[in-house]
Amino acid sequence: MPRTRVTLKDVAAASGVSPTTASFVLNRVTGQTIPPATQERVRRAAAELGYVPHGSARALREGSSRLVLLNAGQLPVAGSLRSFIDGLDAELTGHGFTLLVRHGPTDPASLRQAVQTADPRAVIDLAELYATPEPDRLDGGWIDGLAAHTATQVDHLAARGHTRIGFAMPADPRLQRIAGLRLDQARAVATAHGLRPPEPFGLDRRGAVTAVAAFDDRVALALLSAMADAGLRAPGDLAVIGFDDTGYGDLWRPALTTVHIDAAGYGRRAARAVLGLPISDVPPAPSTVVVRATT
Amino acid sequence: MPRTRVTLKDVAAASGVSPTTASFVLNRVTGQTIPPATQERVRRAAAELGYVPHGSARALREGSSRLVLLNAGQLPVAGSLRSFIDGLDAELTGHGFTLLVRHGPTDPASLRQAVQTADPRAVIDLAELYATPEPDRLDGGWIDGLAAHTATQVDHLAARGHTRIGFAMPADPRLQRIAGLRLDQARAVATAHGLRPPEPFGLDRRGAVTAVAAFDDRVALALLSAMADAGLRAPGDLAVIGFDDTGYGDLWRPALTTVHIDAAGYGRRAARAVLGLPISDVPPAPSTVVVRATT
DNA sequence: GAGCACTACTAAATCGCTTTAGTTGAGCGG
DNA sequence: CCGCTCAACTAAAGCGATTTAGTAGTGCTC
Repeated sequence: MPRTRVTLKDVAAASGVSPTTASFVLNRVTGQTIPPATQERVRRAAAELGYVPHGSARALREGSSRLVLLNAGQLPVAGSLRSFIDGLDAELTGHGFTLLVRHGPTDPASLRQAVQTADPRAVIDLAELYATPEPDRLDGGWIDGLAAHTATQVDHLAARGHTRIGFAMPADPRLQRIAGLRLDQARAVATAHGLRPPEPFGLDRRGAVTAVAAFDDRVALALLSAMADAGLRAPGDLAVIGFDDTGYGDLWRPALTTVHIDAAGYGRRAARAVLGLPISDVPPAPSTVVVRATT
Repeated sequence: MPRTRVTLKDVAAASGVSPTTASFVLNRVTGQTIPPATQERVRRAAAELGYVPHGSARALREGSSRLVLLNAGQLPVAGSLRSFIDGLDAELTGHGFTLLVRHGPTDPASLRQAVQTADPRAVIDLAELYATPEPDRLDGGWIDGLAAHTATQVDHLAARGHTRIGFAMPADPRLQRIAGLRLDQARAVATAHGLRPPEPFGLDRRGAVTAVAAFDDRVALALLSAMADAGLRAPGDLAVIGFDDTGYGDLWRPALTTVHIDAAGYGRRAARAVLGLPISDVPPAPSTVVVRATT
């Protein structure tokens, strides 16, 4: 089978109009007067032939494709990144765009190659954002929102009566920048509560604090297992709260208390920002504490 | 800033040749005699102007782009999928192609839209593959390889002296097909060992078996926590082995024994299959048991 | 019955690249 | 010095869409 492409020209020929008219009909171009009968004919032909516009041709003509590229680097797709992606995808799809994600090396040359061959309308660079967090990027307020979620985390500990709080940092060097940001946020929140600002926590420094806020669930879980090895148990010996509910926390015993972030709203906002639409229509959902057994 | 695109024409003009020649040089077209001096001039100009070929234009002309699309549906990117993607990406990059991943709804219409706007050279549909596993798809032998990895898992239990083995299934309905395949494979392996074929395991059916092979680490961890709630401990009361080392298993106590699958080889093979290259050059790595504390 | 507005269309340019089918001129054997 | 080959290039077509700048034709007014 030659498996040949159905083009606009084919649709035009089949419905007895010019490609111009067919294009007008299929794209619902305003300011054109085309009688319903003709429109119907064109649409029918397109459906019957199974016409789908050729993305590359359209992209070439329009100057850029209807793709949006999310650079995720090595980040695992789970927890809030999953919902971020889902929100992004849903909103983009609703506007005729398509989300594609690049997982791979984080060097700039490699990203450039991806951008050059996919020719996307926009690029949301999460990997870069995590490496050097800055506000005002195309992330729908995701990085900015982190402050509120960190507050959710620390507030919970404070409400439980803890006054000396530590912050457990990740080991991965690529996460140091964003972890530093989170630590600063935790400090600001603690200070606002009149508490001593948290220090990076190590099990050896136990005794200095009664509770630990972790960078994420993975770090919290690692802490929990180190505690178990040392014969310590949460929350009696040390309260522990995770961050970014990955779905693994409730498999542990004691089950991990964590902060659930509904990032779908941020994803939608990022999509709207990218498309130049007003962002205020979609308020991001507040984060919530999933109270389990470790606090 | 007008941020205007640098085209081949610009490069040609800057180096005093026609676009044709510039194209020949930059694409290393064979059968053309172009003196080194000219080649040098063109390449220099391209570098200086920061020329990158326009992916859409090239795709339009060549009939398809240099993209390969991996449809991952809702699958979490962790464990072997992570290494599968890394291998795929590395091999494709080496041949001038780019891997992009679609995470999103699994309905066919949605995938079709992505394919139509990205116009990829090939599509590797992992979501479909998991829903209806079949050999001979563009997965580099990934689904076929599962049999060997399942054998690794069951062999370990048999070598430990277990003769009555259960198989823990996932709850997610989307995983039933692939889980059924895994169960069948486990049965074949057990039978080959002269053991009774495993049945789907539930904690209520404890006593019937002394060991459980889990569909994946997540299922294994869920089992471990259910056991802990019931006052049971692995491996004493029941031995448990996971599958597809997610990196969470060693945070549990007792730490989860699991099967580590180096899927990078499968990724590379999938890439080569897609590009029409011989697949035999890259043998997939055998899976290994990560022996921890639950067996 | 000229002028105008409006409907219902269409021809052709254009996006940036690759590639086929050349052209021009030098070198050389006879 | 004719004819040939070969090096060193280039003109132009064409991929499939969108969009600008039209063109016929009809109906209506003044």
